Amino acid sequence: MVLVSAAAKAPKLNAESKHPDRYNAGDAEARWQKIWDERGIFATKNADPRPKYYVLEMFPYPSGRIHMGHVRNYTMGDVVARYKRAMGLNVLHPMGWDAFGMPAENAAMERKVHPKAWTYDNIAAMKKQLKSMGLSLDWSREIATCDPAYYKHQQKMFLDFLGAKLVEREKRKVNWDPVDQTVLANEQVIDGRGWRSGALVEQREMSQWVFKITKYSQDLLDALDRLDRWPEKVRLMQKNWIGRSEGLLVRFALDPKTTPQGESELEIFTTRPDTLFGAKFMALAPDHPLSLAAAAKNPALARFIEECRHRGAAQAEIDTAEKLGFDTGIKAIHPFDPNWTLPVYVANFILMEYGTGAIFGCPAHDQRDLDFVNKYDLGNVPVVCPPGQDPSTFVITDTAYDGDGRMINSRFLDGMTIAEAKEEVARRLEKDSRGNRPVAQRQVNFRLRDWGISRQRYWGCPIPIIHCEKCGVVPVPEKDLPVTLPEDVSFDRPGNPLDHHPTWKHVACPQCGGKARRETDTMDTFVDSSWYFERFTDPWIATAPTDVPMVDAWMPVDQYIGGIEHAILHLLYSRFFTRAMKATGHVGVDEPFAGLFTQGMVVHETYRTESGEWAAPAEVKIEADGDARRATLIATGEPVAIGAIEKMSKSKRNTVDPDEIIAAYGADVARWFMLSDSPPDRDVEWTERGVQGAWRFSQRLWRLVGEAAEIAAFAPAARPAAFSEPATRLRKATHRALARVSDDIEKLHFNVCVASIYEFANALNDVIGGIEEHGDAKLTPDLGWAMR
RNA sequence: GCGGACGUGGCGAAAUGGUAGACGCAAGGGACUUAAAAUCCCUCGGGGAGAAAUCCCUGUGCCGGUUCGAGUCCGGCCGUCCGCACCA
Repeated sequence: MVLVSAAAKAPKLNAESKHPDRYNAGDAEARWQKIWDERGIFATKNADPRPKYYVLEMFPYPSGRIHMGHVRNYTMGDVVARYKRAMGLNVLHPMGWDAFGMPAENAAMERKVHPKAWTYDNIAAMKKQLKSMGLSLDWSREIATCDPAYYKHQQKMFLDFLGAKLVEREKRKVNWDPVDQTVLANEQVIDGRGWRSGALVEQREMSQWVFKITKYSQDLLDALDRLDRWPEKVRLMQKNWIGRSEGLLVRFALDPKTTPQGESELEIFTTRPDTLFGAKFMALAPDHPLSLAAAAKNPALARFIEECRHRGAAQAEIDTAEKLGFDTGIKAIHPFDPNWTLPVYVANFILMEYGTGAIFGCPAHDQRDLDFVNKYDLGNVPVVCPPGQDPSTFVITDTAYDGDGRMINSRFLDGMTIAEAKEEVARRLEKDSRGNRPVAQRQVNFRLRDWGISRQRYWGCPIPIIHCEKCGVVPVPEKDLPVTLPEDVSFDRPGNPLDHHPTWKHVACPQCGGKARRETDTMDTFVDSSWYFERFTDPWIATAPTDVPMVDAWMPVDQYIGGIEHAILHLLYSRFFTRAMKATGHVGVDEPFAGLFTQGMVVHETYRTESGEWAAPAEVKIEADGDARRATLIATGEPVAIGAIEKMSKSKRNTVDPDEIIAAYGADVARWFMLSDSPPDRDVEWTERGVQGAWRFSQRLWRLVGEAAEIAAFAPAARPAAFSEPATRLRKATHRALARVSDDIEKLHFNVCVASIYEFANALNDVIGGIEEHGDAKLTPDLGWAMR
């Protein structure tokens, strides 16, 4: 297939065009970029009396090439940065590299290049591309997370967090790939198999380092209300992710005749204590201690639990999984009636990680519980009667009722509202006690789990810990930081190269001097990106990136811009990390990002040949065919089907290379088009027609400004007493454009800014056109003055 | 299942509760040109009246409501998209 570059399809311009009436973006942009570079005019000083403004776009992973999403993201940030600078603020607009991660290791395995060499080559290539975009970035503060000068601080913070009990070691169930010998994230498990190796994934208990993000659950939730310059959508997503719910912990006594040795009660968590008189069964998570105790004497139950464990994490399986239970034979005693017993099941849909890993089931008012009792024929009793319904005829069959109403069939609760009943149950059970402890206590539960950061990978920040046979877990002394990655590693066998390294992990224990072993796990790369915005503020970063503490003067980031895909993990981790940094004296603020903006994706049509292969936009020629459009392959003339407009992706080959666009049209045109048309938080469709329209406008504007300058040359030095009619019109248009553009940049409505500038150009064109029509008669000094 | 957002011309879209469709793309017509490209000018939601300037009716997914006035606010449907999801 012949690749036809965008340059070949574009109108003849730039280097090819020496036409005096044309703006040559290639020459002009290169000239200005060189001057900006030489004079270092975007380098920001910390010592500056002007008010600060910190604008930041999410830093890129150095994949090697920038894509249109980067162009859109960094153009938005750049417009804000230039605007705020023009408004007289001291603007910090830095750039760095999220440089650790798996792709570097994959490249090492596939192409025998060292991850470090691969990463730094990519950084060099992408930096060149970003520079060609004409971004007003302070490159003197550039950082790469794989630089020991960067991760040294991260290791220090890890140790400080450890001291503050914000890092702990915990046994956790993880997805283990037995072929690649590594832990996999849930997203890397596809249909129960490792995404690379295809091996059946096992659930393994492993010791992991975890960040105690749950210590801040309530605070992370409460503070969301104060982030008034964040999109509502992101705040909601985080709120749901943290998942707070209020309820009651209730201890059910177990009938000793039916219960294994050593177990006398079962604690459950419920948000519906009001429905306690509708209880029909109890259910345990398969890995609940009571399940395991019961299974010890019951091989069939043990088999059932084993089957539950093999159920994968894959979404499709969870969606379709049948609710299955196994009756343990154990009976639980109702907290309000010693003669009322409930069967205790082990059920595949109960999660050990949430609440206590055990529930009571009230089928009439919970759909899942209802499905369960209908399967096992346990029946149901409605206890909440909807308003206007006769309680004596209210029956539940297939659909649980979870609405409002009054209590029925519930003894002393009858007639109460749900809220009253919840309160009454809590009050009574709190007063009841068994074995010196109340039968129930109120509890707030969160869905949020602690953040496991251990990864069995080479290309990440080493965890600064030494394991000693005698002393146990020993932190690396501060004077020995950074713990740097060894460079002589090999990727020719599965597993973590740090683990296979002949010498690196063997060290003397810092405490006893005896034989010890380094932690060979590295940190999740989300750790690297959870504080990089703080690192940019270091006053000495350009000259001496060493031990100087960072300053708060720049924080928080005033405007952060990036993709919605980071709405939860990156942004939540960063919010946690900043709190942990504050707790350990690294920074003085809680919230890292005062303003957040999430931009939409860049999308493009897809093209498919008759044989079903994807074709790239650069390979396809589009022609008008009446109202329709017809596409053919440039190389062969073969017809191509125009398909859905989708996110630019390598797999569908519907990408457009920023380099080619910039070479063909210039960076300003690419940037202009990226901000035109669609609101910035929505998806924008990249089209050939659209970018050509932007290019035409750049030419038109250049011509208009040139003509206006000629007219302006007629202006006398002193301002005339009154402006003539066209001059007044022009003056109005100018001020209107200034006001609207300023206003809309503040609101980040870049598409409306673009429209305002089109309007201004139209007004300028009208005035100039009017002059040309009437010859020089109207070319008054007034107008010349206005043009100036 | 839970939560949320959105629905305006052929298309992308504008519009502090106050002249709906700014601006751009596409389309059509015209000027320039031997011709084309480029450029410039005009038209462009639907329907109707007029020779024309212009005017009238209608129109923001559907049904109601609040208001002097609703694309915008409220309630209910329909549709599309997104996030979370066995969370007790």
